[in-house]
Amino acid sequence: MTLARRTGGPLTANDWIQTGFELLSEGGPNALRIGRLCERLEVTKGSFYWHFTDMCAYRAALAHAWADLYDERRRRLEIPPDTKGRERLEEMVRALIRTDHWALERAMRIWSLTDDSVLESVRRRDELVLSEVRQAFVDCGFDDDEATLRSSVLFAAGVGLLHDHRAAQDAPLGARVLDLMLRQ
Amino acid sequence: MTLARRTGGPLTANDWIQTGFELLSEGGPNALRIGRLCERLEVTKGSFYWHFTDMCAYRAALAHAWADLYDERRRRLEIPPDTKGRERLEEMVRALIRTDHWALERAMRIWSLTDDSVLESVRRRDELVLSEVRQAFVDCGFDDDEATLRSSVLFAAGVGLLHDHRAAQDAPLGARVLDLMLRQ
DNA sequence: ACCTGAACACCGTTCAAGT
DNA sequence: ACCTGAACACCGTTCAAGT
Repeated sequence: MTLARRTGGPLTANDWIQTGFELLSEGGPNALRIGRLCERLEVTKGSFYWHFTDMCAYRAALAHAWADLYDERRRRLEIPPDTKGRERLEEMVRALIRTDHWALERAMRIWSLTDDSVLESVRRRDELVLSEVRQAFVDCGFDDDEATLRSSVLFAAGVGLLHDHRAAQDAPLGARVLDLMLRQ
Repeated sequence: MTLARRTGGPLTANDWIQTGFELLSEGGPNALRIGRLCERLEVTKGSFYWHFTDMCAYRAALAHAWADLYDERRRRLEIPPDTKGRERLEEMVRALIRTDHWALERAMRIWSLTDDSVLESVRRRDELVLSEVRQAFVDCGFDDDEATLRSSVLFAAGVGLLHDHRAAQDAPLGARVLDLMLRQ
């Protein structure tokens, strides 16, 4: 899953995916139109239908690529695996707030609310993240039941705040929310 | 803002609004199409454009009517004004979870994420609710700063959980979340 | 005042034909 | 293998014409 752009020559499915991410980040789910993709890639609509059977299949491919992108990013430059407990949670909150991820994250999440094939990918990833958050609470000394509750609330609050333009990029608020959730 | 359906005769703007709420509740924002409205009301598209200048104006009318609907419902059958503090918060959480409100609430909120004129109505209402929630925390004995933080987290968690089909109708979870947010 | 019916632009989709 | 170009259905929008 590279971010390289094409330089003339025939298109690959990945070119369509990357351009889809651009449109989603810039204008949200409603900006993802076949016509606009074709404009950017300088081909006609028939090309799209050679690479993908229809919009539905393209959506599924985008959702899948997005999950891969997330995994790769996570492996490459994010939280070292030996970071535990509170420090790990702090890193996760910071990662969520980072500007370059935020627009695509938000677009995919909004999109998942009206598209079941996207929802599936988002949900699968959410379950992984949620279990990680839960484990971090356990590492902080909370029992299983309490860790489940607190991780659910922290995660839900994160999703809720992500949708609010004003609060979503507010790092001090993020720190205070986490602080509240960690009080004994 | 009545819920009465039309019985033959000419349509009113309110007929279009009520039918719009039906479509939104049943199928979310993408189900709100002029063609489907016309099918249900047994008229042609021209009728729509006599009552509303365009889809954008209709959206704004729907958003406004929804805010009115919320206020009216609240006055009629919801939380008595002398209910304070914890009990008031419990009632608010219960009200959010109630099934008949949930579908429309969810659809409007999803819609607001991709439509600015809907966002404006949702946001105005959210600010009222949030300040109420905040006041309830103050009534529970939290200082101003702490009440602001806790009300923000509770509200954001509510929004986050609303989007999750599995968690949104889970009353025991709602009670436990509130309980966590009220701990000293 | 309230609505019909026909027209147009836009977008997703198909497909035969090109290289 | 990869793409063009023309066609069609669907939907938002306009508007002259009807009652």
